[in-house]
Amino acid sequence: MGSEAIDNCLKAIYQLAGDDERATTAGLAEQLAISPASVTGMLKKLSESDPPWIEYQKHHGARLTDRGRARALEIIRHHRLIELFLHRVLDYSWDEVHVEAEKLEHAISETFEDRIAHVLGDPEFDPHGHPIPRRDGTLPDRADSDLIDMEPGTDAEVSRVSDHDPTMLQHLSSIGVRPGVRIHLLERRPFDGPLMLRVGDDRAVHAFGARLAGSIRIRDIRSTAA
Amino acid sequence: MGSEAIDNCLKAIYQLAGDDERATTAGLAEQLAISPASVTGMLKKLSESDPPWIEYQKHHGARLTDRGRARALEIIRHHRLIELFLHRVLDYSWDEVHVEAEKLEHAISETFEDRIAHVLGDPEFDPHGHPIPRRDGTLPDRADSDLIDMEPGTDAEVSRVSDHDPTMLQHLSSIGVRPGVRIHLLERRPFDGPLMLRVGDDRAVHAFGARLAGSIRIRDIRSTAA
DNA sequence: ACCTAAATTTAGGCACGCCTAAAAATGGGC
DNA sequence: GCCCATTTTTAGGCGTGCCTAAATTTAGGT
Ligand SMILES: [Mn+2]
Ligand SMILES: [Mn+2]
Ligand SMILES: [Mn+2]
Ligand SMILES: [Mn+2]
Repeated sequence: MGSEAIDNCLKAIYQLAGDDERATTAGLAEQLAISPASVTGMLKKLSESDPPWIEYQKHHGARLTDRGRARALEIIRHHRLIELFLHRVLDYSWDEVHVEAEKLEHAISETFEDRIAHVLGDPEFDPHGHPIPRRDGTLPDRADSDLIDMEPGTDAEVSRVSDHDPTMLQHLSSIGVRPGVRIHLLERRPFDGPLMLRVGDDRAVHAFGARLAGSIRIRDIRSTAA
Repeated sequence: MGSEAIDNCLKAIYQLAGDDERATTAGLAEQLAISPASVTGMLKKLSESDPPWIEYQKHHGARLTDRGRARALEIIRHHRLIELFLHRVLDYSWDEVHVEAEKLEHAISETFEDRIAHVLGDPEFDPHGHPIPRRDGTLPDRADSDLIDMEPGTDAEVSRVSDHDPTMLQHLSSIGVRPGVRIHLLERRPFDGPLMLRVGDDRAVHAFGARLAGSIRIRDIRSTAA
């Protein structure tokens, strides 16, 4: 049914537009690192498939059908389960898992998916804090917000970090930032300056510029029971 | 460098012709389940690659170059490590591992290969008793011979079984045949009749026809220290 | 409403990996 | 040494997934 190119396209639409928004040709071209012309060809094919993966109107982008969304979530489930498996079972570091998962997500069977899910205890989040879609297509939800919008003087817990830049992951790891870790925002420096914050129990203060802060999401601290 | 089609072709040449014999177009077509014409095209490409994967003379088949053999062994190493990993870590049964490994062998990185080899303790044989090539391209060797040639009245140990037919593997499993198990050949029935033998400590006598017996290799019993 | 820049689609092309049908080479039997 | 069955190659074609260049559509600014 679905080739690797098709799966990647559906996943990209989901990541750019979510459940019911439309993804643009240009956005997909950027995400997939292929030309806009190639995207147009792919979108036409996906919408003319029977049954269709997407709903597509020329010049107005693509939206996933139920089938398309189910397939996208299936691939994302593979990706995130594999990431966690590589990290926990095969001792991959945080920044190595994404690239390997990007290939393996298309190669594993449903059996493999089930077995690693079982070995991992049916996990809900991957090593970067991203929710792992369940087999039925629902997503574990965790209310979180952008670090950028955090109130100075407050505490929060790291919810998730972007997994696309290995060097950024290495840096975050080196200063102790990972999902579940508590942070305290001291202040936001003026004119879109860096966020000054403390990580965990570390006394050091770190300056987070826009790029770095923009790749982190946080959630309110839960019962800060000492 | 190597696509999946190329890797499969090199592996097939190795399996049909070994290190230094030539594989025929027809043999490869059968093994790869593609047309002879497609094989010819592939062989031409492999021999004209720079550096070449094979040595090829029209109408006289293909022989692996050093590079081609190294690549074939690399893929076979992936395959057999993955089979053992699926069996040991993910609880796959004996007959399920081959199909999954056939896909994954092309998708994993060198890192993945190293990590599963390490988790498994640098194993030398896969679940079917096939030798796992080492990273340097050498093969663990275990002198074995065909069950067909076994002397009636003697004992031996199962060395390896063919892994291509899942139903045969299920059957062998059900009667207790797996690498390392001791067998005793009672007699060979006349006119190419079945081999009558006992498996392990089981009192039952099993009849092995030509198909079944031909898929099993054995080795002399090692120190039968009670 | 129109004009134009940006986004998108169309047109044409290429490599890969496969196919079938037709042509050609091989080699064993005589 | 020739013939013919078998094997192999050549010729031509197809779908996928990508490309570039040219045409077209859209939408924002006035
Ligand atoms: Mn799945
Ligand atoms: Mn992730
Ligand atoms: Mn390898
Ligand atoms: Mn095997």
